[in-house]
Amino acid sequence: MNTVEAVYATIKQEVTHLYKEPALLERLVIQETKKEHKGDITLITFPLLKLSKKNPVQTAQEIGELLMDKNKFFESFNVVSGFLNLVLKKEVWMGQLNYLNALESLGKPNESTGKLYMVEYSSPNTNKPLHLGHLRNIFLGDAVVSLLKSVGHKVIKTQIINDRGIHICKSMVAWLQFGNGETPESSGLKGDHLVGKYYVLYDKTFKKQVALLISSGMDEKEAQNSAQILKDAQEMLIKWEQNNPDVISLWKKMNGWVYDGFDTTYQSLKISFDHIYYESNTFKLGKEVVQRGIDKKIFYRKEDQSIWCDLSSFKLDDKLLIRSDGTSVYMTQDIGTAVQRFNDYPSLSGVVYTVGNEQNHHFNVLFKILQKLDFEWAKHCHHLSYGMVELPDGKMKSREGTVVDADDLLSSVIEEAKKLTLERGHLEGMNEEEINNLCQKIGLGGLKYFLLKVDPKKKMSFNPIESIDLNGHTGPFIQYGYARICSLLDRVDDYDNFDYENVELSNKELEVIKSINNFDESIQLAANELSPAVLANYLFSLVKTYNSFYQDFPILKEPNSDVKSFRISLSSLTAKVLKTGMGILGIELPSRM
RNA sequence: GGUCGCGUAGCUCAGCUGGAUAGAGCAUCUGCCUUCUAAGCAGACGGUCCCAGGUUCGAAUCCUGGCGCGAUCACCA
Repeated sequence: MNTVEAVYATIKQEVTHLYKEPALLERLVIQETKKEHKGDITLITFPLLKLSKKNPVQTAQEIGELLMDKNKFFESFNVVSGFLNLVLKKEVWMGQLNYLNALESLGKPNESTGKLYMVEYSSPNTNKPLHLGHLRNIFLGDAVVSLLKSVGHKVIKTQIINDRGIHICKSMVAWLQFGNGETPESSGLKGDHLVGKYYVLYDKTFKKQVALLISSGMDEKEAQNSAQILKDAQEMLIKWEQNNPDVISLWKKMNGWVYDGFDTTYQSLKISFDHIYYESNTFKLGKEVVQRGIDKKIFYRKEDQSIWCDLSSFKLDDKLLIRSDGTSVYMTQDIGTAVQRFNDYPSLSGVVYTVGNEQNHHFNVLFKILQKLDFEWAKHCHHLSYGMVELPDGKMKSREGTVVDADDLLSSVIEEAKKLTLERGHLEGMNEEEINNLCQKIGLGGLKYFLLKVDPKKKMSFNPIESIDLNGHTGPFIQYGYARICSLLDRVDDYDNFDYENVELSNKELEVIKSINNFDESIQLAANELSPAVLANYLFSLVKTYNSFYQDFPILKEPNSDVKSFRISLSSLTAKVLKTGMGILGIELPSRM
């Protein structure tokens, strides 16, 4: 138990004892003192009034006096209305620093909880390249993986590749009709971009055909259902499910192109997966599970042979599971995938699906269907829902060409980082490769931080100019703070030995210690809420606090060696916290920039 | 229409299970580089926490009802 925790425990014990009410041990509210008041921690006395039978001020006074009498933690106390502000002795904070410094690893120590989780993220369709929305998904999922690991769980990183269905048939049909055998090699395009090009071409052709039909007198709905190219695609899907060799071989070829393209992007994002699922492999299991559901009378069949699940007990509409032509739908595949996962890893404590909030309803329905099927693990499935990324002038729409491509965005961000870094001119002595390496860290780090700092469940607005701005509440601000500490630490040698008892603390120093003290709590909270934003905001405010302390930090010519080594020690601890925290967010910290 | 989510400074966002005078960044303005990195620091300006009720010592936070925005309710994925 560290020193500050000991203080909290003492207060709770004393107050509990004073009012002879054991329940207080859990219920007492102690918080950090607001900075406009004198004190370090504050006990709120309002909830105690019924027990003390005194007014708020008297109650606070009574407890304050008791605490001063009974032990050695407190320097003084003051009472403001019902708030008891306690000033801790400097030794408490020094002890806290000492304790934190002695820890081998910051963040939660690596004791295993013995629990195994699976986190699904990225999960692209194989008909178009990754875009900005995928980046939010990917960074979020990757950070949640690290968060779960950092509190001691084991985690399997996974993605489900949407490699089948009508959408991929659309690209294939367009490629057959207009492609002239074009390949990534012959066109010089990245595989995913090439396939994406034909998806767009399909859409254009489809619209043209619909417009033609409408102008020949057909009504809109009907025209949309009878465009030839759509019929071609639907026909191809049926052939695909029948294992038609020509269709399968084309499908394999074009998917291969896409995978190569994705791999390149993943590499530049520095992410990887442990286990990849393909819907083409799980949809059959899904159909089997649905069949079993029919046998057990959990589902029902309509006259046209389509299969449905009755969800009226959950106040939801019935859900289609198998089309009348016998092909499966998205839901069928997801049922199969879920079952497959728990077959593969029976010990899973939970699965986290990182998927956009436009699919909230889908996952709600999925989990309910799994419940109806009596899988007890169904309640351990969690949808990590995140909001859409919008551009300053509105939503991204692929049809209107306002999609921000992931590859383009990444390279433009790195380019911009390079421009700004060179302008600053602090990089003398670095060679070309080192500079590229650094700018890659800054660009990617800035982008990650920008997308992670917002609460996942909220939609966010992506401002391309702000994302590459390295000022303010940004990743590079934190990276820069870390680089300054490193450069400072480079210039000193011994900072381990100083007399913890005899160092005078300034307010700024105290604030840094207080901030660092909350590190574990932030990680725990972020992991519980599956929200890297909590951690990101913590790290930003730590750097802000540290910067202000660093500003008047005449370390190299400090006459008092205890003060000097204390400050170095505090800096070193701050660096450790930043490295751990940013590491969890997946953001690299250059030691020089 | 039903369901779910959101609404905090000009803009982008924090605000944890209810706590003191609601906080940051950007933008605007004012100071600060001869010592370790000024991608920085200090300060000013900026608020009907969407509205109305309720719960209580206390509400941006919880509840109810409105208003606004968004998502979704497909034999699309």
